[in-house]
Amino acid sequence: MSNQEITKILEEMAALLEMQGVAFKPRAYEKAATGVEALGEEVQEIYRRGGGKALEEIPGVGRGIAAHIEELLEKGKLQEYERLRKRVPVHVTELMSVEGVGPMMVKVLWEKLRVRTLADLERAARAGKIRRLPRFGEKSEQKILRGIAFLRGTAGRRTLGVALSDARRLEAVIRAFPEVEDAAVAGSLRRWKETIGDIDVLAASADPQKVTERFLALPDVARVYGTGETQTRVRLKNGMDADLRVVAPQSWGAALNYFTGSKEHNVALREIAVKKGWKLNEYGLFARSRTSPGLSPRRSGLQPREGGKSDFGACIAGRTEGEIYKKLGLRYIEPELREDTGEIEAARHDFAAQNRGGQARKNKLPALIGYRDLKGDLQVQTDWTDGEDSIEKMAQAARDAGLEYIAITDHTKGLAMTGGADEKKLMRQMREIDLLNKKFKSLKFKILKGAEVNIGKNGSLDIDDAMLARLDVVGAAVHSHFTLSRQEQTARIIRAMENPHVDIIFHLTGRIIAKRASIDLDIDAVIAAAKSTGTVLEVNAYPDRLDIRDAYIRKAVAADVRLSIDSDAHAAAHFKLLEYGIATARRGWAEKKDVVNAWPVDKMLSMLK
DNA sequence: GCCGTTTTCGGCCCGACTGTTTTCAGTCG
Repeated sequence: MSNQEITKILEEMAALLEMQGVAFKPRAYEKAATGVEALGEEVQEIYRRGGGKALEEIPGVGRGIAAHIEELLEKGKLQEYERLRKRVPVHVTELMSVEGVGPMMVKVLWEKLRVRTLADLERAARAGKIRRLPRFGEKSEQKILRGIAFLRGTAGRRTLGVALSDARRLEAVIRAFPEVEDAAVAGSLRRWKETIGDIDVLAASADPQKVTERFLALPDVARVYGTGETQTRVRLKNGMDADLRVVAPQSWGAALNYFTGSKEHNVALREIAVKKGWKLNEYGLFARSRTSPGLSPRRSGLQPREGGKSDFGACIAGRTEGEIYKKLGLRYIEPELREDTGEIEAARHDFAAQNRGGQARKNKLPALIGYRDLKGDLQVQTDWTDGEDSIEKMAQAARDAGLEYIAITDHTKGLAMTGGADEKKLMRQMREIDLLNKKFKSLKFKILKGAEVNIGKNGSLDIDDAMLARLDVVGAAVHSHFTLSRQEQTARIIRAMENPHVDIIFHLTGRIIAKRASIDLDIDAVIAAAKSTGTVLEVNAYPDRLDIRDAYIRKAVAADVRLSIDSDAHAAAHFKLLEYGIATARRGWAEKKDVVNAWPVDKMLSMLK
């Protein structure tokens, strides 16, 4: 059973328990689902290695849920889940994917109207049956119909690359509003997550109403889901949803932190605040007043619409994110790390150590590689194969992008469709590179000779060793046989790494986000082989690949395996894609020292085989 | 059901918005 399937069942468990009115358990199951989803490894594998005890190491999974997962893996089903489903035998996930429909609605719809599927829901809504239910009305019914239409249309998350340029444009437009002091893209985009659900933009302004009006008047806005004093949700004409929040400038840092997430990171921060007797929300960090300790504004009956500040004392921090982390006793945590996967513990240790004089420890926050740290690019295609531009033009573009060197890594003959090079063609290309290097010498830019050789079904390469030995940079990659067994794929990759000339494995898992699954690999075995053979693992920056992914990068970094961050450029304009690769490496806790092409060319070359 | 720099028991994040209601439940992020 795959992680995805387990995640779905845990999420359904949460919803089913919620319907029964069970307290706290739903949150526990949701947390466990998030924990499983974020894993860089198959649960099946963890279980095979360490049994039920190892499952408890998964974040959010304790004894109870570990036993459930074990049952799922052993028997393929879960008795407790089947039992709950008998009481409300509906397609929970499907129904809840409709905007505005949650567990309680699903329950009522089942009990009163016998709604089981999306089709049932649509029929009931069209027949006008939903508006007659208690606490439903005509608007709820219309909203459900709109939600279903949306789902049938362009449902699902977009890849990072598709969302980011639109988000940046929107940010610039909003920042230019006269009432706006500052604006920023927040949410999963600011964390550079590989897929994005919607665009979150935050604005600081003393006149939120005016800002909201201007936002709603933008030509990009196709539909308004809802709008209030501080928060507006719309559908854009490009098919994405956007969420604008407007806060006062003194709350900028708190709001930015809150709307950047992740949700799990935020919850953890708030729990730290609570333990210190404070409260953290999107307006700031506040001390609780003595008059109504522990009561939420709503329960205490004090004007709930005043931003929740009414029964709390002075604001301790909020203008910047930095001061909030500091007050909470944490070192500043970069957005890419905010997933509650150990960064908070590390930040606490760092902060404590700083106050003790800063001795070195394990478990500390990484000094992340910076967005300007790359000196070279080790995967570049040209018009010698399937690239658009000449070697010279690519070199010029790389230099313009601030790089000091590139490796030309055109495809080899195994990829006949790209006009892949054989040994002879590679020799010709090497001679041309020699000529061009004379030209570029005065510009302090170097073109390296390389290739993207093809890994065959059994791990063999399509270029002979004598030729590979003459190249500066040899990348090897899988381009076919994507459906071999885990054992075969793993053996194939390891055999390629054992070749003394293979420096880098390009886009290891071969995935195309939202299109093609990764090849089935024993990632730990591959990382161990990379370490023992001195092979570099690429972080392919192409936004549809981001391969290896963040969780694998983190494993590689922990195992002291070197990485390269490459654009896989097929045109001069593609060097700007490197930022996606850097961001993904940062999400994997990579430092400059882990990334070979962040080093000067001579040092980099001396590190390769 | 999970978890631990107050805890192995007793807590568990917080607010905005909507729709249907005269004070709040549900959903969302």
